[in-house]
Amino acid sequence: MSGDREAGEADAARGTTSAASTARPLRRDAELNRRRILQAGREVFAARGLQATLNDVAHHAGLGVGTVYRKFPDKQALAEAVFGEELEEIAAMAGEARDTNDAFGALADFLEKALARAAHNRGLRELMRQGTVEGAGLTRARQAITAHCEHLLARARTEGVLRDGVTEADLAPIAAMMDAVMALPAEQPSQPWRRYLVIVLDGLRAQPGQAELPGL
Amino acid sequence: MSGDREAGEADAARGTTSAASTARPLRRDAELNRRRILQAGREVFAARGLQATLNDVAHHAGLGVGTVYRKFPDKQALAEAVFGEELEEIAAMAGEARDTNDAFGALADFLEKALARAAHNRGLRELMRQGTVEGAGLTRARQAITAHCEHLLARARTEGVLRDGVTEADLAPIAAMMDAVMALPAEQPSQPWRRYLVIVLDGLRAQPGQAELPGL
DNA sequence: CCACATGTGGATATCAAATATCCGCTTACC
DNA sequence: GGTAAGCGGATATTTGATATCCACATGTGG
Repeated sequence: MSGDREAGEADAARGTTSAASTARPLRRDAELNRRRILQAGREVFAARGLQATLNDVAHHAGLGVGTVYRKFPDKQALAEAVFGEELEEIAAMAGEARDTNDAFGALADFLEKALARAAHNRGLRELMRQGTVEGAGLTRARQAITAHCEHLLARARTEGVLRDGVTEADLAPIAAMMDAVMALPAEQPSQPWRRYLVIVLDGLRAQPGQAELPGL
Repeated sequence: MSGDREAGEADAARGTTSAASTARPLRRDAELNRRRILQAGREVFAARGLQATLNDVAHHAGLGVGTVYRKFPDKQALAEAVFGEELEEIAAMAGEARDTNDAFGALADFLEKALARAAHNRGLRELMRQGTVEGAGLTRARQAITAHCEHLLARARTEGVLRDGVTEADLAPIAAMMDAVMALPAEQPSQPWRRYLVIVLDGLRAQPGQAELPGL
């Protein structure tokens, strides 16, 4: 938590680049409220998904709607700020996995960790599903994740553990599949997606006499 | 508002096979229109999903909205009639598979055929996803499908090809996963779900030294 | 301590989209 | 030909989210 990072965040949220730094500092209480809103956004979007209203967020933060609309012109902007951070963290996980020994295992671990996070975050899942929310930060983080995964897959292929024809392009569909399981009406507080992740990962392993994969 | 309606007249769920006893026969043109509406419903729901309006259906059938609302009190009722038939047909497929020799193969074939149908029918997919539309016909067909699949799985288990711990309860999640892939923004007119069905089915096969499945 | 720029609350106007009704007119049927 | 049955589709109704506005409160610098 450096002062640098906070300043950067504030700029990004206001949609200004650092070059156009004519921005006056916020009044102290206003800055506090800004942070409250971001936190409330994180919690509300995670719990109720992207269709939560800014009114919901405001109420959750203990503030009026007007205040929220003053800091973030619309839901897009808030979502962008909130999920930008969220995706950066996932990109960091992928980065860590990148240079672990057992590439397939590392990939499996990364997927498990990232999906566990998604499991608790309905908004994040919706974000992945339909690319409605765009923004420079999000795109950058997504690209980083993709790059790290490509690297992992290449290494797994070298190690001979990866089924023929599996590529980075398979990861989004796999995430989508796990998401679908998470969205299923849960009867108990269990985590059935872990079961299906195991099944799918086993299907991605190279096996003797295994059928050719149909094209993407 | 209390019941001044003719009882037989209001028998909206006419798709039900048995009960049409007291109903006066429809005028010839009216009966024709009824059929037109069902057909239009099938096509429109398949193409645009359940959120298509009855206005859409009416227009597609070349009829006025009023006519549609006369035959089916609301969208629920029409959807129930349309998808009742649809599900019966899938149940029939499952029934056929039931007594084929190679049980695992038969199950795989059934899934492939049923999913291929779902792939062309957005409404049907939405119906499976969120159990919003209920009705006697639907429930009955669903139960038939479940029963047939249980039978198939039991036999596959006997034959020793089925991974330990796989049950009928896994099929709905698998369908949900394939649905998720189908819902992905398609870049080409390809059928990527087939690829992932292969992967998942391979993960459901018994293999030496394979990990225990996490519970449902 | 004051003046005033900055920030706040939340009632409410606006917008959008689907649903379902109503009733004057048309058509089948006997 | 008379009458009940059926039809069309403009439109009232409902629902819910979004975003604004401005009287009032509060921090800040002098």
